[in-house]
Amino acid sequence: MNSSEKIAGDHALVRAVHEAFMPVDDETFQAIVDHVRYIEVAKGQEFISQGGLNDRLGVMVDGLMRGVELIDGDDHTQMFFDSPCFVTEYVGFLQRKPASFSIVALEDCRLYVLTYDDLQKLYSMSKTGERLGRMIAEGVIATVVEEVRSFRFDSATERYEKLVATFPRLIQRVPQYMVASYLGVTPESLSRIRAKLSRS
Amino acid sequence: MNSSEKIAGDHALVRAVHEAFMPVDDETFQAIVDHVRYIEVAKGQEFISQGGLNDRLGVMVDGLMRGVELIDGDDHTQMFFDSPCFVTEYVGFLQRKPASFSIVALEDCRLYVLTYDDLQKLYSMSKTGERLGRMIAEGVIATVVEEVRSFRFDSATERYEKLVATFPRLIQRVPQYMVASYLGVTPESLSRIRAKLSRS
DNA sequence: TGCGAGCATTGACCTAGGTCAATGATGTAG
DNA sequence: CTACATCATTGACCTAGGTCAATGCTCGCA
Repeated sequence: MNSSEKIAGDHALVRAVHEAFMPVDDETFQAIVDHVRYIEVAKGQEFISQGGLNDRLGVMVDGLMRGVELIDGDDHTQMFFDSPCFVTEYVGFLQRKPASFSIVALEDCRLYVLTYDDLQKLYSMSKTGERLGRMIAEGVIATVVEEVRSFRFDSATERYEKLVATFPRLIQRVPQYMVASYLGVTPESLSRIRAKLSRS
Repeated sequence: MNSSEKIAGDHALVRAVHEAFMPVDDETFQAIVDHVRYIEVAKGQEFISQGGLNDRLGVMVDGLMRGVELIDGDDHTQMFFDSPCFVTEYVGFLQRKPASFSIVALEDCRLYVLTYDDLQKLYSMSKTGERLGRMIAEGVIATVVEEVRSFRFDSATERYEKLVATFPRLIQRVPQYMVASYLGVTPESLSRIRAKLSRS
């Protein structure tokens, strides 16, 4: 199998990487293909386990996951991963520390997995690989910084409206109490927010 | 001047880099020294201007700055930079876009400045340089992710207490209304929070 | 067909924090 | 010393969102 055949065969992966972040050249893509392992995570299964070792970066081509932190018995939704996207608990992954939250499949998921060490190899092998790593980090920073901004200056209603605008498909597929926890409000509040919005 | 003399001469810089993030080897440090430019920013002056080009990364060895976004006339404190630390509006810097907020000196500041292009050169020159870049990004991610967590699940009082615990010197030097805006509450609320805390 | 489990909604009530306006404190220029 | 500007504090009041409890809805399963 030559390079272009292999790339064609992994079309879902290349499309996911393109859509999620950036176009990659054939060479870098080939390097990724050589290192990734394809896995499926069934609905309800964990991809990353809170407190456990955490050295996998996923490129999710299909499915939906939730980052969830368990504190004193109640679960706090930290983020959603809606394909195509990268999936990992970044802080622990980058600092090689135990995961601060679990990542659980909300639907059957298909993804390609790179280990931390594979990623380092990719970095050292190609400029584009290194650039890819930086762009993942930049994407994370941009997203999270905007999230902080929104918490500082927006009401829960505004945060909900922005979430709906940004991820319209997400709302249909995620139980409302998880969305509420993600927005930092109670399920009751979110219910009232939605009632008020649909009235107006 | 040989390498070690130069390093000794720029002791403040190396100390800042060490304290802010990571030990760097002599070679990488020399590469940094070769590229940085020393500047001072007087109290009240802008280091980065909202909406303007934003291609400077500062290593602040002395002083205090505030990231502030102007929206509809009122200013929103996005973050503080308390030396020794790196100073930049990360998102715009990394994506080469106009700065989303200004960075203004709250005290007279002394810092060393790297341009975006210098940083890229550093990355390509040495593994440690590259590692330094990644660690800056990781530090930013860790900080911002924790900030989001705090906004989701902590009360204003808890956020204030954590801020005091993490940056005890900051509170003494920053006008209270800026701290309030950073915490996402009004000056009146912060005043009442402080009153309540000092009572108990 | 009916029963539970798991969510979502609704109501009554409470609390944190926002808003507006008055009053103090502190610092600086004239 | 005075006068003004800039912030911090305090009070009265209001609103968003939290809490607790009851009621509905939906779906899988016996």
